[in-house]
Amino acid sequence: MVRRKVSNPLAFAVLGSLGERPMHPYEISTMLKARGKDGSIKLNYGSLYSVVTALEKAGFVEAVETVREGNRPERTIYAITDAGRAEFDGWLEELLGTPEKDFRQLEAGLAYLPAFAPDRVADLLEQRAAVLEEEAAGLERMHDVMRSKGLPEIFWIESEFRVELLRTEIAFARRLAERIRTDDLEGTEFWRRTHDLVAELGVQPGDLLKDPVKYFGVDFPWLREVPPDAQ
Amino acid sequence: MVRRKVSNPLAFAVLGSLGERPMHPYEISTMLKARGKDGSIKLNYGSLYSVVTALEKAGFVEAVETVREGNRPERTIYAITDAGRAEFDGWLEELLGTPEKDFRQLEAGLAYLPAFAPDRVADLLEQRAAVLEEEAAGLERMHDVMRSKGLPEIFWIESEFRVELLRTEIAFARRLAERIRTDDLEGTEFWRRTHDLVAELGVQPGDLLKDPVKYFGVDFPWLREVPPDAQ
DNA sequence: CAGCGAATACTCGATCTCAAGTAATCGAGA
DNA sequence: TCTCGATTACTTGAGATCGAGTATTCGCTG
Repeated sequence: MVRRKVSNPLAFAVLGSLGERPMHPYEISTMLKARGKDGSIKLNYGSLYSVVTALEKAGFVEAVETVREGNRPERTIYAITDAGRAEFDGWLEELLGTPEKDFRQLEAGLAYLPAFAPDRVADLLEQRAAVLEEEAAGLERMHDVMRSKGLPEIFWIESEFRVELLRTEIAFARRLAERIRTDDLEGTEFWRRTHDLVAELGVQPGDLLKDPVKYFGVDFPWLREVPPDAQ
Repeated sequence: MVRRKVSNPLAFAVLGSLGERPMHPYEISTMLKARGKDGSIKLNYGSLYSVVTALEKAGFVEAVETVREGNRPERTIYAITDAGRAEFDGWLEELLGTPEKDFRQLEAGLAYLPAFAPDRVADLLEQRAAVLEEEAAGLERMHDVMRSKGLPEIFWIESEFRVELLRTEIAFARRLAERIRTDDLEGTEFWRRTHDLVAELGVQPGDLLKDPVKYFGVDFPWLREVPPDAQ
């Protein structure tokens, strides 16, 4: 909504971390990892330092001290400012209350399904589901460990959310693969036939649509709704 | 997996579009919009032109013609190359079969829940759910229209997936809000008490954790598992 | 106590991204 | 036929992003 001066989500995590106490950038990164927040917010060292610099320029954080231990590189310790606290507040409010579109990898793939033959798609979807299953199981094992240590659930709630999304994606992928294999998904027969014809006759996919009656024996009324050169 | 020369998902859509027939960039963008693919793949004109140029440099597409109609700017028509077709194939295979981590907005927010008072969080989550509900309903109305026109479901399958993710997120947000309000979520009482104490006494949140027995009357064994300055 | 892999703490620069701008044409109404 | 907003088609530059590199120190093993 609001145009942020520093929009990388990592900047949000930096503000959140410095809200606890002043730290140097590398310390922020280790803390995020120790708390597993790097599973929810993408952490990249290159971004970290440029984001901290951008936050400083915007007046959201300020350098309070630079220390040097032995021959190690200098560490600059940053603290959050009042403006930074306000920025974090507004940002968290937006993250929680105002959904903004995020694009997922699988959606892009699904948008171009017909480019592969149906059975190949079904195989790939099942492969995906299997990998995601592993990931979900791993996260749940981690939750069990946390629970057994007496940690309250609120500390890993974002991870619970991720598991629910993973389970949704797994179920969707498996169900879609099954529907493709059984020709239950509308359009699959036509799709399958297209790929068979292309393989057998060496025709171009586009040509098949130009004369559906010739190649499929039926007319597709929706072809006139969404022509291949859809304007 | 494979390091792509042009990694923007829009480049995938460009390759997919040019796989049908040669087009000029703007035509690609109108086709993507007409087919609703811009709901699954982020479309931005600035990115579009730079992506096409990058694809050309990588040898995945080539300019086949530049036409000028009247005094309009020239339109350069591009076609996909064999290398481009191979790239698209590999990319689609990866998109479908190999899940890669994508970070969602809500996860980032959930990771910093304790920064707001419980009731404020619950309000915001319900607000989010209401907005998402609208979006899901809108998509489903669109699906009904498509169905009524006789279009096969495979043409909007990516949108069905989006609806399922939205429904998962809505359910999660509503359930979490409810659990927070009823203190059903572990850690909420402690969380609520922290915010009350900060408001009443003006204490710093960090100080409360240093002497839990004083402020909360009980000790938190997990404090020693994940100290505030977690290494 | 020498060697070596892991951890610490950054830096660099090539891409990538994107809002905003430009400039022509079309089409509907007045 | 004049006007004015919408559409077409693209450009620009400022800033964001990220993988890969670097140099030091720590800690373990043999």
